[in-house]
Amino acid sequence: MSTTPSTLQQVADAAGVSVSTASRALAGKAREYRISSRTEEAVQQAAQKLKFRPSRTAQALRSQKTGLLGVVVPDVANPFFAAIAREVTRAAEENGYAVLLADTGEQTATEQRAVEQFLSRQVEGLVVCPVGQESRHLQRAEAAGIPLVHVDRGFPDGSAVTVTSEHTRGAAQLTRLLIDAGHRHIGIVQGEPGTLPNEERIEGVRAELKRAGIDWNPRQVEGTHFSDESGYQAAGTLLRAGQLTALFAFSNQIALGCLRAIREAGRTVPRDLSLVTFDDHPFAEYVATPLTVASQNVTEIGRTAARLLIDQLASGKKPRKRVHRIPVQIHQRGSIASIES
Amino acid sequence: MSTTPSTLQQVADAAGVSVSTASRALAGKAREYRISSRTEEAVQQAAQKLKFRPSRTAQALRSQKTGLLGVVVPDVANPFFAAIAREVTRAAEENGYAVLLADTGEQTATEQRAVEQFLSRQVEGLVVCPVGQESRHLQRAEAAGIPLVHVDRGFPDGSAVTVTSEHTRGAAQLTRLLIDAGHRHIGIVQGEPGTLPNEERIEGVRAELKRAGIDWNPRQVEGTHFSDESGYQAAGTLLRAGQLTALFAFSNQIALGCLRAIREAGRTVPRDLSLVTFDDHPFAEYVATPLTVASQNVTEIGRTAARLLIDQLASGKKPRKRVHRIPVQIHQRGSIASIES
DNA sequence: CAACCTAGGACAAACGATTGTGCAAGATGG
DNA sequence: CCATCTTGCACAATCGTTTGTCCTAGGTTG
Repeated sequence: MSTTPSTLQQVADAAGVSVSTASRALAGKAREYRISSRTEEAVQQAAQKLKFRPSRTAQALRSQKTGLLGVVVPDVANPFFAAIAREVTRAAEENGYAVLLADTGEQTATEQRAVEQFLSRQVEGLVVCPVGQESRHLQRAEAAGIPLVHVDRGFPDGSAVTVTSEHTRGAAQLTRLLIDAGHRHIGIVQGEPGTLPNEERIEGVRAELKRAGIDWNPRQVEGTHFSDESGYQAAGTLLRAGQLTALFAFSNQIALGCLRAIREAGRTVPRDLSLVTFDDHPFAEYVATPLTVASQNVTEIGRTAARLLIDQLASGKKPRKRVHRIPVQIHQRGSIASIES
Repeated sequence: MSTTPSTLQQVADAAGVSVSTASRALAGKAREYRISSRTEEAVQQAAQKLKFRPSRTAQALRSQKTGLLGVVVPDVANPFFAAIAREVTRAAEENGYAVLLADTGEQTATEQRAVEQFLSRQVEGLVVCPVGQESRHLQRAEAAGIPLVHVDRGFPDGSAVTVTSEHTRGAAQLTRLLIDAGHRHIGIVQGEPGTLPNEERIEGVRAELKRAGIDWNPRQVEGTHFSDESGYQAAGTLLRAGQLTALFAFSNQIALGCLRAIREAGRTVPRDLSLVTFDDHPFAEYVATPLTVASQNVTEIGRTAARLLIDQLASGKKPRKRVHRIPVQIHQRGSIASIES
C-alpha cells in the first residue's frame, strides 16, 4: 500500500480552511494570526486523522534551511571515526538536525565528491575528518559560507576550525616513559607523513629524545598510512633493521599491525620488545601484555566538534579559537620493560 | 563571504535563455528538445562561470525523489553496526544515494523519533538495526511504502526483509567445540532476551547440548543486554554460582565484560575456564589467550542489506526471500581447554 | 502563393510548504 | 447612524527545479 503522504492542502480541505490557516494553526501561531481556537482544533484533528507529516523538503526549499549536517570520515568502521560520527550524530539529534554521513574510504577523490554532494544538498554545516593534504574542496565549502569543522587533521594554511588532540604532548609523554625505562633505541611506526597528527607526534618524540640527549635518526621512522597493513610492513622493516628495544605505534590500527609483525618475528612484549601506542582500545587491556597507550579522548573530540559547529550555526559567528586541542590520557599497562641503560 | 549559491534562473539570464531551456541544456536533453548546440554551450559556459550547483532540495520537491537512504543503528561506535553503516554508505554512494545516519543509543524512543524524522525527510529506503522488540514505528514506514530492510534483529511477525547471521548454526558449532573438548557445564552470557539473535543462539546451544545428552539448565543463562556491562555482571554471577568449566559470550561487547569478570575472579583463560564468543574482533587474536569465536560476516551482511534495499528501489518489487542468513565462520584460536569428562 | 513543417525556445504549471497582505463581517465608539 | 476597529481567515507570492505545451519565424512543398 504505497500511501501517498498527505499534504497540507488535504488537511486544509478536510478542516475546511485555507492552507495558510492550516499552516499557522499547526505551527502554533494561532494566537499570533488570530485563528479561532475552534478552527485551530479542527485543523489539528484533521492533521491527526490524515496522519499529516510535513514535508521537510518543501519546508527546506521555502525556508532555505535544510536542518542537515554533513559528517565526512575516512572509515566509519575505524573506532576513532566511529566515535566522532556518534557524538556528532547525537548532538545533532538533540538540536534538531539530521546527519548525512559519508565514508570516503580514505580516498581524496571520494571525499571531494562527498563534500560536493553535501553542498548540493545544502547542508548547514560540515564536520570533516580529511583524508589527505588536499583541501581545495573544503575551502570551497567555506567560500559557500558553510560552517566547517575539521577533526583530527587540520591544515596549516586553512582558516577552518579544527579539533584535535594534544599530539605533541601525548607523544612526548609516551616517549618519556620509554626513556625513563632505559630505552635508547626506539622505532617509530608512523601514520601518513605530512598530516598534522603525524607531524606533531613526530615532533613530540623528537623533542623528548633531544631533551634526553638521544640522537635522532630518520631511519628509525617507518610507515606510510594509519592502517594495520602499513603498521605491519613498517614494524617488520624496523625489526629486521635490528637493535631496537621499543616500538612506538602511532595509532590503534598500526598497533595491530605491529603486534602481528612482532609475533611473526618471534618476539614477545615486553620481554623482547616494549610497545607503546597512540589511541586506546577496549581490548588493549586484555592483550597478552596489556598495552601502555596515549588515549585520545574521542568522545570529547566529537562533542567539541559538534558543539563548535552548532554554536556557529546558532550564532552565525566563528569561534575565537581556531584550533582546539583535547588532552590525551596516558594509561600505563605494562608493555614497557625496564632495561639496563 | 557568504555567497548565495547561484540559481538556474541566474544561469539562464547569463546565457540569455529561459530557465526551461537552461534546465534541459544542463540535463543533457538538448537533442531531445531541439536546443541548438550553440545555445547548449552558452548555457554550460554560464553554469561554469557562475559555479552553478543545482539545489537537490528543489529537485527533490519537484521530482519527489530525494535520493536519500536512512540508516538507523543502536550505536555506531559498536564495530558491528559501524561495519553495517559503512557498507550501506558505500553502496549508497555508488548508486547515487546519500545516507542519513541516526544513532539511537539503544533507545526505542530515540529510534522511533529517528524513523519519524526520516520519513518526514522522505527517505526512499531504510536500513534499520532495531533496538528492541517494538516494531510499530517500522510498520508505519512500510505502510508509507518505504522499502525497509532489517539488519541483525528481525521481528517474527513483521513482513520486512531481514538480513542476519546463521545464529543457530554458529552457536551450535561453538557449543560443539566445547562439548568435544569435554565441557559439560557451560555458562551462557546472553544478550537481550527476546531478540532474534539471542533466541536463535540460545536455540543453537540447547539443540547441541541435547544432541550430546547434556541437561539444559535455565540457571546457566545470565545477561540482559548486548553490552560489556551486562556481560560483566552476568559473567560474575555465573562464576560465583560455581562449577562451570566454560563461558559462552553472546557478543563482542559481552566478551569484553566476561574478560574483566574472569580476571577479577582471578581465573585464567583457558587454564581455569574456557571462553568462546560470537563476533570476531581485530584484537581477539592478540588477547592473552586468543579467542575462539564465531565470526559474523558483517561486511557481507551490510552489503546484502544495501543490495536488497537498492534492488528494491530499482525494481519496485520486494525480494522473494524475506529472511537472508549469512553464514558465520568459526575461528579456533585456543581459548578452549580440553578437560577430562 | 497558400498551406504546412520544422527548428528553437519561451511560458507556465506543478512539487509542498511559509508568510506578507488584503478583505469581509461583526463589534465598538462618537 | 456612520466611521473605525477587531476578528478571522483567504489570496497569492515565493523557494529552485522539471516538464508539458504553445508560439514564432523561416523553410518546404504542391
